[in-house]
Amino acid sequence: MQRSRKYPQRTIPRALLYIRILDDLLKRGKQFVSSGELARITGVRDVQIRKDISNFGPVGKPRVGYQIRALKNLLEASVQKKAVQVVLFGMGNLGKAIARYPEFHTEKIKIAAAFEKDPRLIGKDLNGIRVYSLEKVNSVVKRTRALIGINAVPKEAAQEMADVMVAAGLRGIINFCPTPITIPDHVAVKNIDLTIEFMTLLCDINP
Amino acid sequence: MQRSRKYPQRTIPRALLYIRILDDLLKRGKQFVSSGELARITGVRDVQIRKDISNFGPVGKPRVGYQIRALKNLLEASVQKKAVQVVLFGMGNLGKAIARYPEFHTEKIKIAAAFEKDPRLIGKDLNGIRVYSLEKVNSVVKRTRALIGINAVPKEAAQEMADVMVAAGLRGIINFCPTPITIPDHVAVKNIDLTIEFMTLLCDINP
DNA sequence: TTTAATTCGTGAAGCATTTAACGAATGACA
DNA sequence: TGTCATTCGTTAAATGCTTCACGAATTAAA
Repeated sequence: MQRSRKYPQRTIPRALLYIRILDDLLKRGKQFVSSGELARITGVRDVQIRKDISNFGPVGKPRVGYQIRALKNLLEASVQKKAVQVVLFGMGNLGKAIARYPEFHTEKIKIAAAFEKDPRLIGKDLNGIRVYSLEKVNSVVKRTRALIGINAVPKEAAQEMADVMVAAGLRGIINFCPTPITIPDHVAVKNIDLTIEFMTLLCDINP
Repeated sequence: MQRSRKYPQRTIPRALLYIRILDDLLKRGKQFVSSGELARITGVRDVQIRKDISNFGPVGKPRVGYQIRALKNLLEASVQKKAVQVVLFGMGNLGKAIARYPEFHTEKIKIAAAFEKDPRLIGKDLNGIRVYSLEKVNSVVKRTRALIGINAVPKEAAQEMADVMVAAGLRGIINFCPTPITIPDHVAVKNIDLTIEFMTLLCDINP
């Protein structure tokens, strides 16, 4: 999926990180923060932070830093889209853990439903998430207006599920299966491949 | 953590992906594969694949492609380090799912032990992984020669656990907590931040 | 009021990665 | 055997990202 980009690709996840930190600082009653302070917290260089922020608009004050509330609003407006409904495919160990993950039950991200082959799980409720049979995908996706699917099925079924998701009209897939999936260009994928993350980290350690 | 790099940073995860695909093709009895074919499977451009592979040595044959076994051996020798022992911190939902994840019980990656605060879990065995109290970290890490720790505790305890891991001599941390952790320079971190992955995907969809 | 110190914002320079362009090698086939 | 199509490998160009360098704005304090 090619995106017509407004901002450099890599500033987006950083901006999302900044938002989270700013939120935290706000909750602790802080009003202003400098790029240097953010750098200490996030591990991102201060210049990088200033450059990132400058993509979104001038909001800092020399000698004072950024007003936290204003900066947070600016970043959210630029990068944090409105609430998104998500559907989960696969209710094995990983699926269950995802279903219980508190960050996926917020106002911004909400798991609206789950799908599973195993008939023993169908009809159950896990953490408020109803489990449906795969025949219901189209209707449930339509009803919930879900945009994103999480692929948490065993890797043998990865491509099959991806095809189902595409057919149901989902626009993005988070793929936890350690297998590349092929999908049409108008659907975005993000692969989260834990084995590869592991081995990459190992390469960093053991040069 | 600064690495003295042998290969471009981004070719490493791709090489790990190629290894997996090659393995799969081998199992299906294939002997040769071209960069074009790998491109179709992985979604990486064929030129990129040839360039990546050329980092490791000349191994392809014009008009034929790569001998799968030879290529796999070459990549593994370059990028796939020997087996690594891992320890898991936190046996909540996420920790349990990780403990049960089959890819973490292979010859290459093995979860050697887990640590948990909740006394009700201590002493239990989950999928062959023994759960210890936090006091045992140093001795267990030493005994198992673990190099990497997985941080799967609630985010409030993230920094505390990271400190424990560093003190125990671990050299790398996979951090699932949605919180930046600060650690000394000689320890490598990889953050896996599902919320940020989600919102980033959403930005890709909704440009 | 002036000076000094701090911090933002930005154009330019520096790196890293990807893509393009193309020669060279190889095997298939007439 | 010679020709042709295919595929690798590599140098060069293009792109994208990060870091540097520095001016401008602002506050604190002399």
